[in-house]
Amino acid sequence: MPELPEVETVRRDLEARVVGRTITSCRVSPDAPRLVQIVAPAEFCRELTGRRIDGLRRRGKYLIVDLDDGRAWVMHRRMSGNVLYRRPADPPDEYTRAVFGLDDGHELRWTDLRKFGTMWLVEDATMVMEALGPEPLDAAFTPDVLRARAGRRSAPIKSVLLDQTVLAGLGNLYTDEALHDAGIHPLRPANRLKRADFERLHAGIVRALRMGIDGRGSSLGTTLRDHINVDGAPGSNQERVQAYGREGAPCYRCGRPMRRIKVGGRSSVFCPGCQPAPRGRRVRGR
DNA sequence: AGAGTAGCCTGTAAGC
DNA sequence: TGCTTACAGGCTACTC
Repeated sequence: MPELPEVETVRRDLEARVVGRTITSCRVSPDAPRLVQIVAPAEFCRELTGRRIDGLRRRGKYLIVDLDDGRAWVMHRRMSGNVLYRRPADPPDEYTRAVFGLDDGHELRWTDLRKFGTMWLVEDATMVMEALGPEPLDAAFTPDVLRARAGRRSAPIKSVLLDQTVLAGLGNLYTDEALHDAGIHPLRPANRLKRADFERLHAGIVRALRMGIDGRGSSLGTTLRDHINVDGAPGSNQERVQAYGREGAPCYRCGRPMRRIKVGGRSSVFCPGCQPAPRGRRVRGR
């Protein structure tokens, strides 16, 4: 699923291709009624057409296209949204929900099997992402910052890491990777973690995200790829994932079989050897 | 206020 | 074989 590394990979690829280009056409499929937020697709397209792309940014899992009139075209891929850089004559892409023509003869295709993806055209990108927590790859994100933002919550650390207002950009895959790297059980209440735990967790988060970007994202599924890059090719990070999706397989560190549990309704894979279960709170009576 | 969960959506895989 | 059900998950809206 698209998380920070998958969005960042697409941002970098797009930056190299579309900065300076002008949007010459816009079409949103009627079978994607929730794609465009706030205004009707017709108005969205009218406002977007003719704008030049000045830059590409990312904030958490949001992709931000800065336009020449100062406004921002913001996209969120959610579960299955992808942005493809194609030519009109290229073979059609399945689940294409919107197409944006460019003045270099290419077009951007928005594909989205599950139709959870959303986009906005706003005066200021921060309008749609006010509550987001810090960027995990910024120098300002330190173990102390993580501890200050997460350390008072009683919910399982896994759930807290998925809360985008605590930290921006982690999803189910990289959360499992970070917790495994840090040797922390997903069910441990965040407010029971020690300072040393937050230091290892911080390192695990940064390491997992950097590796994901280095591998051009994680593409899971065989026939159905949830993440593909702008050229339609999958990433390779799925090949070196340590925890996510490895239920029953041996832990790369200690060899014990990985286990899967539900945490906050989300599937979570961990190693019972490397990630010790939280010591049960009071054992009822003596 | 924080924690927990249903619902959005579709294709795949498991179960009967 | 063919149908039904569960599952995947980012995020919002909702309840407790």
